[in-house]
Amino acid sequence: MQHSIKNNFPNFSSELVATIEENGTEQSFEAGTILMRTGQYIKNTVLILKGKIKIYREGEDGGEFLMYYLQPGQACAISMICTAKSEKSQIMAKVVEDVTVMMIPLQLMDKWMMEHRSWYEFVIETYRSRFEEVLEVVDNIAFRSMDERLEFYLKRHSDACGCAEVKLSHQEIATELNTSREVVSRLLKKMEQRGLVKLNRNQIELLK
Amino acid sequence: MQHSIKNNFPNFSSELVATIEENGTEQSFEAGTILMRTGQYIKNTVLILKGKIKIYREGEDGGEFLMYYLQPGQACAISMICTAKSEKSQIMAKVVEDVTVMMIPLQLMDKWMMEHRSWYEFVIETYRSRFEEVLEVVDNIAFRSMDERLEFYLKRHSDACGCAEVKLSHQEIATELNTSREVVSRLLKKMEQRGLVKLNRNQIELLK
DNA sequence: ATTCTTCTGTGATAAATGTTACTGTAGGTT
DNA sequence: AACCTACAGTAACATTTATCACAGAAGAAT
Repeated sequence: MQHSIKNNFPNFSSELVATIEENGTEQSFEAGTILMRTGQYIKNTVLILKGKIKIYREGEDGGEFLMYYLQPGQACAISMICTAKSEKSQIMAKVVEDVTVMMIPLQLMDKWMMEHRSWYEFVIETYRSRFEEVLEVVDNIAFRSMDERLEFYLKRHSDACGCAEVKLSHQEIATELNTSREVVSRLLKKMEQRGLVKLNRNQIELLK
Repeated sequence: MQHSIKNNFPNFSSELVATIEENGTEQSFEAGTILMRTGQYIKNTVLILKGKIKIYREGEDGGEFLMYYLQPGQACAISMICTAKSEKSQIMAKVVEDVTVMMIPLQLMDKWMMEHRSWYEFVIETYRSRFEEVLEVVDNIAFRSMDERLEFYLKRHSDACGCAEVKLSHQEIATELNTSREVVSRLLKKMEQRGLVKLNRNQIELLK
């Protein structure tokens, strides 16, 4: 019940919730699963009920440039956007914490736009917030240097999990920022000297 | 007539065209006009009938980081996205070639989604294509070095205007790529030596 | 305890980009 | 012609980021 549609999407009307439960397919995936690849055609919209999915852009060299995370109560904007033409995905989606999702066939997603006001509003709000998030990413890489980007990255993480400890290795961070591990280590060390963080193995504690 | 809704938006149904002409306000703006600022509230959706609008992200130092251009037959996705909550704009919009636009109050834009299939499809397609464009921008700054970005930038420009000559000063290019003029000059010189371009005052000719 | 693997720290060096400072040139203005 | 201004070229240097090379530390596996 904790991972129901009703709980995670409180703005959905009760008819919409019923329709989703009737037509959607609940599925679970383990951490590490790639749900979507660049160039793949999209057949479903995904509503997240449990877990965490990472949306990123893949570089030629295997970089996994982080765009944003999807968490319970959210949906994949890309899959929604690609609706009409069942276009190719331009991004990668990877499960980072075991997830349970509700899969919705694209035709329905489109159909409901006309039938359910709360669905329409949810979709528009999803577009808006994701677009904004991507704009913020652009801001960061266009105008900020690596040390600022790293600080921002850590803050985002701790905000998302609601705790001050970010459990990631330097290598993972480097991959998501498309830089090298050494650079991350060095910058973190400087941050530690400035009293901003406390470093442990596989864990960074934000101090303010 | 050349700059009518009908001509520029051929997919709109005739009822929709009529509704737009009845409810929208046609307005013209000179090159240089700022149509939208970061932090400003949005009250209208804009359909472009003539001219060119630049959508960019402004840096603290006055950088004008180019996101994309809007041309006849297109609409501002940001304004559409901010509909529901009449949210603040996250970007800047500046007229670069005298434009004529059709202004549509946001309530109507929202209302028509339900009433006109061709409007709905247009809006969704606008979201999709702009999102993609921004993702491509991210790709470029995240994974490519300045020389590649410059080449890409020039190609985009010549594609957009349909001609091989890009009429911009090095300074303007530098501003849009958020780098310095000297860097642009250097890289362009190298490109000229590689036989990719021919440089003239205020004009760069692409050779292939 | 010993071995292995992964993670972290750090110096040395290279490459890319940004900054400063100056020169020359084309075109417009007086 | 003389002057002005915007634009373009380039050298020298600073800074940032990337890469290479290696060493030590933490934890897991045997």
